[in-house]
Amino acid sequence: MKLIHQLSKETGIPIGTIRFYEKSGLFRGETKKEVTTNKYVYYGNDVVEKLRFIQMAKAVGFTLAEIKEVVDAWYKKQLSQNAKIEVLDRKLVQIEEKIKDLKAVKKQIELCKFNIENEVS
Amino acid sequence: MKLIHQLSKETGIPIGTIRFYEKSGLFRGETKKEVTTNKYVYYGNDVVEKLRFIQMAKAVGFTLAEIKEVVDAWYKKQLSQNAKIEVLDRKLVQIEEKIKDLKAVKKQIELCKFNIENEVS
DNA sequence: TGCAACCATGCAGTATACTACATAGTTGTA
DNA sequence: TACAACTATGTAGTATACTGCATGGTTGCA
Repeated sequence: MKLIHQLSKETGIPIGTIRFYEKSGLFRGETKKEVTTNKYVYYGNDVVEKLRFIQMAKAVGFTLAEIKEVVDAWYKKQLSQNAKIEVLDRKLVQIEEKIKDLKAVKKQIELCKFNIENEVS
Repeated sequence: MKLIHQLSKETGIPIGTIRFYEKSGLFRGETKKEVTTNKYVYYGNDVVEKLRFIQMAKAVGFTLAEIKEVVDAWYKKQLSQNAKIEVLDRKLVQIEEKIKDLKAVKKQIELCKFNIENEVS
């Protein structure tokens, strides 16, 4: 169990951003009820895992709202099994599209590079 | 050569967004000098190609600034050959990272789905 | 010639995702 | 006990990427 400063150092995500994500409902830390002198929030390795997932998902163009859907399917008890599977299947379709787009972008850049290299200057 | 309305229909990108991209320097259309009664701007198939590239690059998490770098290497004469190659190589590295991230996100979602399917409810 | 459907410019407003700052309280070490 | 380094809360500001609106001009067809 770590405090926010250590969580930030471990993940490379600024404290402000972590707080913003927590407020957005992407995860939550826990306060120790036995401690009454402060309201310090502790985070487990599940949060580290979630933050890494958020980082990667953001890097490939998912919005926080889309990431929240996955995270909710991941650990929210309120959703039915079917609803969760449905969300995840939709994300997997989106991922296949992104893989296609990424390959097309790569091809285009490689072609562009080839043209530049074989140009008469 | 098409006007903005047709370009929008062909690409599915709203007119306002196309104008925003053009103002951002991602491409430019051309006015016909022989016409003096209006300032209508015409777009060729190169712009269609660029817009499709922009759509895909955006879908995989590239910002417009990053896309502009590629587009500038693509058709700007001001940049030296070496500068262009350097930009493109950096983008190819970024793409490899994104492919890795995308695969990791996919794996995580598949694992999550597996856990839900094999849970005792 | 009237009129719908298009064109351009400019500027204000919105959504998303942070980022910074002010304020105030807590903890650990010298 | 002083003080650095952390903690929390709240609010305002910023960057990016649109999105809509007002205004005014042009084109093509009945």
